[in-house]
Amino acid sequence: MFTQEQQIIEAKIKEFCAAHDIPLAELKWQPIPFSGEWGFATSFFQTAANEARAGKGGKPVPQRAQEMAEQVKAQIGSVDGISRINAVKGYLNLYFSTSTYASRVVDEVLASGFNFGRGTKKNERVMVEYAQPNTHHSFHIGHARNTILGEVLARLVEFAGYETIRASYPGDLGLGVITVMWIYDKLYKGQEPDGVHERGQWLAKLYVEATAMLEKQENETSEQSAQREAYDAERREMYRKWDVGDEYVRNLWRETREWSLEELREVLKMLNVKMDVWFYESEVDEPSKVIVDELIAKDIATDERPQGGAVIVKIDEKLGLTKEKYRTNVILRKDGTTLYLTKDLALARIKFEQYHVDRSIYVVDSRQALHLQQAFAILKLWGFPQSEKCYHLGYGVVNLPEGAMSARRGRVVLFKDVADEAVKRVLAVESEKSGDIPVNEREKIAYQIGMGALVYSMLSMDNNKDIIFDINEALSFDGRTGPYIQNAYVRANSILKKSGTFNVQPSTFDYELTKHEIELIELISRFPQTVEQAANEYRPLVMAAYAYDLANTFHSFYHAVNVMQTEDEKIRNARLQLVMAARQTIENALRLLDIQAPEVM
RNA sequence: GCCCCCGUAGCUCAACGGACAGAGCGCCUGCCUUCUAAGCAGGAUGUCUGAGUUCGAUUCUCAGCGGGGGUACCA
Repeated sequence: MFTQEQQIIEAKIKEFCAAHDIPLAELKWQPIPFSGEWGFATSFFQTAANEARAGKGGKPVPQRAQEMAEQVKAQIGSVDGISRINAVKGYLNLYFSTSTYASRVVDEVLASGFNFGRGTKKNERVMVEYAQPNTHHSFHIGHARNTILGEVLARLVEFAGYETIRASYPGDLGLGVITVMWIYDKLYKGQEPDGVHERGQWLAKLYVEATAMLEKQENETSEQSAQREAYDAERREMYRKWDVGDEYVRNLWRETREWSLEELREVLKMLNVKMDVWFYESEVDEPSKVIVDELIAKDIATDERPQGGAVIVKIDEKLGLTKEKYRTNVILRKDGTTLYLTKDLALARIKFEQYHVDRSIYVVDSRQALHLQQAFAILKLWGFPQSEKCYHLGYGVVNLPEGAMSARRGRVVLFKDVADEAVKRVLAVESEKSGDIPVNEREKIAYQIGMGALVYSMLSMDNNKDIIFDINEALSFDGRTGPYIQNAYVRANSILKKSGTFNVQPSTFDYELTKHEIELIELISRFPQTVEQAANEYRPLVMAAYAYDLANTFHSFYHAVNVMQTEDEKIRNARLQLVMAARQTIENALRLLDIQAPEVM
């Protein structure tokens, strides 16, 4: 927000250095890192080091840097909007004239409103792929981490100015799917429960049971072995029939698959996610077979089927790498069936050719890092320039205290259960803490707060960290949590409700601002660059951390400065506008984090 | 074997190569007749080890120790 002033100062520094033959290093600006101080700063260490390297000077670098800072300070003199300049410890600190900048920040926020912080429109189309659960299972807390990360990334990228397409890619085929269909058809046909979530979860239970029936047991009798093998033969037969398009099996598949997809759509609605595109694994299976031939024809893939092998891509060799990096990968099994990689290649082509995406972000478990690197490398060999702009946003797994989650064994924590528990816990707190919420609103607000806690707990940690899921931590409402930020919004809202109408003409902050006001305005002014940083670095955490800092600063301000009891009407008016700006910024930050901002709590 | 990620306070996590390494939880002390106490103010502890690069390293490089993951016909 202050590039103009920065440029003026930069020009003066450059002028000074040129005149004194000083080898100026690139100027890097940062906010003054002291609380209650508002302005920007740069240092001269690098420049002093450059000079020393060139054989000039002879003074210790820190000392010389300080000398330069002092000289530059003298050179700059006074600048509009800068109240004072300090040279300290090799740093040049430029302090803002608070009243000038306060108005500028607050007025901009109030003028932009919902759009405050939005980046300029970029001429680039980005697709974010996330929410890739398997059908015939149920949506667990690990899927929730994926979906929340993906959605927030999409919101950030979109708000930063990119045209953004959200894509989901459910896995709707494979042995796991067939296994559920097999047991359903054999033992449970027509017994499915009614509710959307209940039915989805029921399928996951069938999977556990089927797995147990089909898994080799310890010390099993010959009868048991024979039984198990007979079951497995049935399952294999069903898979075969699915493959050849047998009508009965396909219908069974469509019906059960739809139950899972209904549940998934319901969950996405709960998370406020609106997908633009749905890709299904089953839809890229056939196209991916075609690709194999194309890759063989282009001499990217090697066909070892005549020797009884598979179709492979020797990625390192084709890229001319001498050191092992991407290794070699199978893209078609010797039985002619495709793999995950094959389908990913087909999907990438659809993204590039049909959706014309310039950049493709994959939000996928970090265990698949090598896998995706291989896919990107093959896309490069294949000649897609977009392969350079494929990015894997990996994230750590969500484990349980007792170990990894396992759909096979039914050892999972379901998202829906956590969401229900969240509402229950908030309702319990609500009845003691917030008496003024209308009864018919309570459940809705409890949901907003409960989900705020859950979502924030997933975002407040860098994505490469594994999580051991602890429901008490995930649904904590105190301290560095979603509800803490929501509460700041609610409090701002509360002040504004009490104030009634007031003058929202251009603000005037021509009084001595308190430390709390300055800090709050400074933080608000950083929002746009935080959006940019979080989007550029693909890091929801950056926005999550900012939102907490902003809320924290607001809470402190709230306690230290009583807005409604401010006697001077002009000052009160300015403060009310500041509160409006803070509320707007918190609201925008929460929105990017996929957390709702309740009016009361 | 090779590759990737991680190692920071009692616990869970932050920190564009820069000015005193920050939060939350837990523990202790205050603050609700003033805009909502899901809050505020205050209090104690810390960079795995060893070299190197640099004016300056939690951050970059190398080695070691410890943990997790991946390593062509699973997804």
